Parts: sequence; structure tokens; C-alpha cells
Amino acid sequence: MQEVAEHAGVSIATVSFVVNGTKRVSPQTQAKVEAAMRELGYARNHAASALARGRTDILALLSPALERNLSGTGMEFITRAAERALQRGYKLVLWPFDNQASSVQSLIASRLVAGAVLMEVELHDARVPALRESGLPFSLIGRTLDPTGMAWVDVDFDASIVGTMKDLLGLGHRRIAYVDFVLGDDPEASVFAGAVRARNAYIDTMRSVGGSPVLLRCPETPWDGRHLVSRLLADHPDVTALVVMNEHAAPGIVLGLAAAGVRVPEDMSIISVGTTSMMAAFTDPVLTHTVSPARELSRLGVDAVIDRINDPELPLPQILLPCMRASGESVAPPRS
Amino acid sequence: MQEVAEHAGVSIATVSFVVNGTKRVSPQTQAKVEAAMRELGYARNHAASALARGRTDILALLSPALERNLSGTGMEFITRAAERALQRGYKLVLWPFDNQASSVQSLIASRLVAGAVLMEVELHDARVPALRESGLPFSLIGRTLDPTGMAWVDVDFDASIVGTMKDLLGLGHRRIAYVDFVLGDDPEASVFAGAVRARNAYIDTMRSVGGSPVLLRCPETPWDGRHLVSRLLADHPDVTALVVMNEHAAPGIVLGLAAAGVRVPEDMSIISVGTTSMMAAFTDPVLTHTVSPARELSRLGVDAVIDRINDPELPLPQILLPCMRASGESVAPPRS
DNA sequence: TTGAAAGCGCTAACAC
DNA sequence: GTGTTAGCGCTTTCAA
Repeated sequence: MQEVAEHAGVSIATVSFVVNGTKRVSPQTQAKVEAAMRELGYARNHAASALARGRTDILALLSPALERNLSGTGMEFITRAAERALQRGYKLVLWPFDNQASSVQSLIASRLVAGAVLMEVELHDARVPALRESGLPFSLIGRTLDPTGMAWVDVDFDASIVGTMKDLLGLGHRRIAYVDFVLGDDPEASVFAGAVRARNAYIDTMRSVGGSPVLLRCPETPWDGRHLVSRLLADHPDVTALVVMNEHAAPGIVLGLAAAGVRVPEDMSIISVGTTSMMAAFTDPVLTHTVSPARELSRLGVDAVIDRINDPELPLPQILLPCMRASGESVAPPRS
Repeated sequence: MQEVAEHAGVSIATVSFVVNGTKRVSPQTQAKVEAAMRELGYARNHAASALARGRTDILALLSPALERNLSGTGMEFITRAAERALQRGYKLVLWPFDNQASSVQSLIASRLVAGAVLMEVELHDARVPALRESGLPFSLIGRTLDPTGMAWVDVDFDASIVGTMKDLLGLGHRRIAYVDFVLGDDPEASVFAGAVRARNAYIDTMRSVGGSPVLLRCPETPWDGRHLVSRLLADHPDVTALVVMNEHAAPGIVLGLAAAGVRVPEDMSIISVGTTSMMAAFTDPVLTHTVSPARELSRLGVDAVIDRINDPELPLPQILLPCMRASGESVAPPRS
């Protein structure tokens, strides 16, 4: 920067002003400085700038289980978040971590990032208390049990599941089963808040129409989807429709049903919820599905943090976005 | 740090020594300092540290088209890279960008990152010259036409395609078509080096057995895969086997064939190359496939950069990894 | 084995 | 509108 200043015949303060647009500078000087910068290929030193202003332009994307969600919706979240951050002049660092709370602590204390976006939020999320205490701006993609006083954007699973159930009930289905996912080996292990809310919405809806819920779960793979089918058919032969919140198992379920001679949608209706359309198109018939608003959620989540960095007094966005219904051919009235 | 020093009754230099392990410190002082750090929840300021030592612990993952590859193998690359970087004490920032060369320039000049990993490398990649000039350590996942003097790790597409072709030829197939992908609207737009090499390996193999290559391509979606089928059957009715390098179209192709009454593998053999096993399991029959060594490639790519950061004189790793053959049920001898 | 102090490159308050 | 300058928090050389 010193060099640029000499080259342009001004002081380094002036260079700083034009680099940051912090202060009015006469057009002539501005031009001179810019020319000098171009000539010398100057770009401001990131660390020095961050140190001096006491703030960085880096955001952290905290995603505890980057291993999970090896495709589909998860990828969408990450790429959109990175894109949006860059659009707004921020960088996005990926922070997949093991030891939740303590790792967040040191991330915060190191002042590496100006804010954080949390994905895969749990009902009682260990990262949240640490973040709140620290005062670091953050937003949730998802929400904890009590998200009061935080910025969050989330899928409106309640409405989405209720809507999906209504569709099925409207067609005459009464025995509707629900399939979601387990992570790793321990079925009781960390549970995403969204999954819990969705499941509860299903249970409530079933109860409200006097039906009894049928809950199934399996790991997020097509193989597990296939295997699930025999269990389903054996234990619940009267089920006529499936609501599946398990992007990667859904195609497997269709294959499993076909192998068992169960036709979709004539004998069994299926709706895949919170998926990408691509995943829904891997089967024949194409799955009727609802699309998780991943792109918007990422954008809003990133925006929420950046806005709060710029003005901590801003109201906290708390936004619920519905899944979009997308057509498919896997739903029909039940065989009477 | 000053506070920690006072708390422990030592100088800030000493604190720095224990934080970084840069110098021998007596066990007692060490213990005192560590206790003080814990008590005050100290973590070193990232920017200040980077500024003082003239180096950061951040790596950039340069992926021009994060939009593409919305799942499967692409996701694998990113998550594994982030994981590995963290394991080795580095952070990974995502750098999806538009304007290739210039964006790289400013990334370099800003000294934000200590090194870079390039994905989706093209034969003549605009990012590479900028990087070479700058002296910033970097590695390629993939390789340019002439990757001499650079660190790279790549899939051995030559061997993989040749192996795949041999399998098919060995079964008696002679009319083997090849399907790969187009990006966006312009079929001539930026081409990944790996795709070009793979295609050439196919062409060479066909020629070497006196066959004439049949090249097809479509966007990376199951819909496009379905549509491709009618073109294939109309234009090349005598084809008995398909080598598909298009992870997301492959399941669509199977569906399209089924719809056209072409049985897999009796009437048509299919091998999906460079895919994830999950994608290959979305169809019935499960696709015979080869798995892209994404995980290892990411690890090696990240390691290569970090090693060179630590010692620029280290020999340049230039590593070719084969795709792993994975079983499936979509290959059989041709109908005689 | 420990401490003092000179920067690292930039920002921004203050003076002109 | 532009320049001077005191830090930002840490690393590291040099001296003790």
C-alpha cells in the first residue's frame, strides 16, 4: 500500500480511503490511485485489514454432519450459501465438526469469522448457547425448540406435512405410513429439529382423523429403502400411502415395492417430501414430491447474518418457508 | 494475550511460545500459562497471528462451477476436502467464481489463503498461469494438458475406460456407445480435462478394435437421460452396450430403455463410470459401475498443498488413481 | 528459560 | 480533500 501511495504521489491514508470507499476523495486522486493499484497489481492484505478494523469478512458454515446428506438437498444448501456470501463480499468457510460446543468456542474466540450460519439444527443444539453468549452474529437454518431472540429461517414442515396429508386424505387414504431417517447406528442419536417437527405433524394429523400413526425409519440409502419394504408389507399390510422424508431411500422404496409386486400408485401412493426434483425423477413413476426451499433458505440465512453484522439492532428475521409441491405420478386414490 | 500473560505472571512472549510450541518452556510456566488460558477462555486472534507470521492457515477450494454437480461425486469432493483440511489444522474456504483469472489474482494478492486446491480442471485452465506466477502453493484435482511442474492428483480415466471397454469387448460387445455430458447450453463450453481424456480413451479403444465410435451427450439430469434414449435407439439401433459418464443421466437412461421395451442387461448393457455407488443403486437392475476415488483424491489434493506450504522444495506429487470397479447387474453378453 | 520490543500492513481518528 | 500517526494482537529476534 505504501508503494501504491508513492506511485500515485499520495499518502497511504488516501489509498486506504479509495480502497475502502471510506471517505470522499477527489476524482483525480481517485483515478491516480486506481491506476497505481492496477499497475502494481495491488490487493489489500486480508489479515492486516481484518486486524486493523477488528472484523473479518469471513462467515462460517457450521454443519456438524457434512458426512450425512451426501448429496441432493445438502449440497444445494452449501453451494448456495457460498455463492450468496461471495455476492455480498464475504467468504464462506466450511466448518464440519465433531466436538460441538468447544469447537465453536475456539472459532468464536479466534475472531476468524464475522458471523456464522448453522445448519442441521437440533431441538437442543449445543452450539447455540455458546454462540449466544459470545455475541457473534449468527443465524439458524432450522430452529431449536425455543428459537426466541434468534435469527432463523426454516422449512415450514408443519404446513408441508399437513398439506401433504390433506392431499392423501382427500383422495381417500386412511392408512398412511410415514418414513423418515436414522443417522448412523444409533437411532436415538442427534435428531434434527425439522425431522422431529415433521414427524409430529404427521402424528397429529393422523390422530386428528382418528387414525393410528405408522412410523418407519431407515438410513438414507436406496438399499435401506428397498429393505424397508418387506418390513412395511409384513407389519402393515393395510397401508395404502407413504409419506417419505428420506430423499435417498425413496427411490429404493419404489424399487422394493415393484419387486414385491406392489404397483405405484395403483396399490400404493408415495409422496417424497423435502427432496430435490432430481432425486424424485430417478424412479418410474416419477415421484410426487415437495421441494425443500434450500436455495432461498441459504440465501436468507446468509443475508440474516450479514445484515446483523452491519447492524446488530436490526430486527431478527424469523422466516418459515413452505416446501413447494411438485408434480409426479406416484399418487392416486386407494384401491377401494 | 496480554491478560493471559499477567494472569500467569509471565510475558506475552512466553504465552506465544506455549501457544505455538515454538520454543522450549519449563513445565511449570507451561502449566501456569495453560491454566490462565483456560481460565480466560483464550484463543489466539486469527488475523493478528496471520499478519505477524505472514501466513494464514486457510486453504481455498476453487471450483468454478459449484452449480454443476449438484450432488453425488461433487459433494464428496468438497466435504472430504473440508474434513481433511481441518484434520491438518487448516480451514477451507469455498471459492466458486465467475471470472476465473482475475478473481484468482485478487485472491492471491490478498494473502487470504496459504494455498489453493483446484477442482474441475480444464485442459487449458485460465487459473493455472495466474497461480504459477504467484508462487502460491496449489494442487490440481485433475490436470491440464501439460501438467509438468505442478502437483496434481487425478482419476486415471484412460485406464478406467480402457478397463471398462475391455470388459464389454470380452463379453462380445462390438457396438458400444459412449455417453457423457454437456454443461449448460453451449456444448462447446468449458470442458473438463477428465471428460476429454475419458472420451478419447473410448474413441481410441473403439478404433483399435476396428469399431466406429458412437458419441452421445446430454445434460446431467435423469430427464435428459430419458430423452437421450429415443435418439440412441433411432440413430444407432445396433448398439448393444453403453458406457455412461454422466452420473445423473444414467438412471434416466435405464428408465428410458425400460419404457422403450429394451431390457437391461439382456438387450442392452450399461456401465456407469465415475459415479457414487448410491447413484448406481437408484435403478433396477443396479448399475454396474466404477466409483470415482473422490475421497482419496480430495485427501491427496489437500495434503499436497499443505505439504508444499510447509516445504516448497518437496517433490511434486503427480498421482493417478483408478476408478474402483463395483458390481451391479446391468452388464451381460450381447444378444447374439 | 524468559522478556523487551520491533514490526507485520492496514484503518481511522485527528489535524491540517 | 489529504496526510500523520497510533494502534489492531501477535510473532520472533535479540539480549539477559
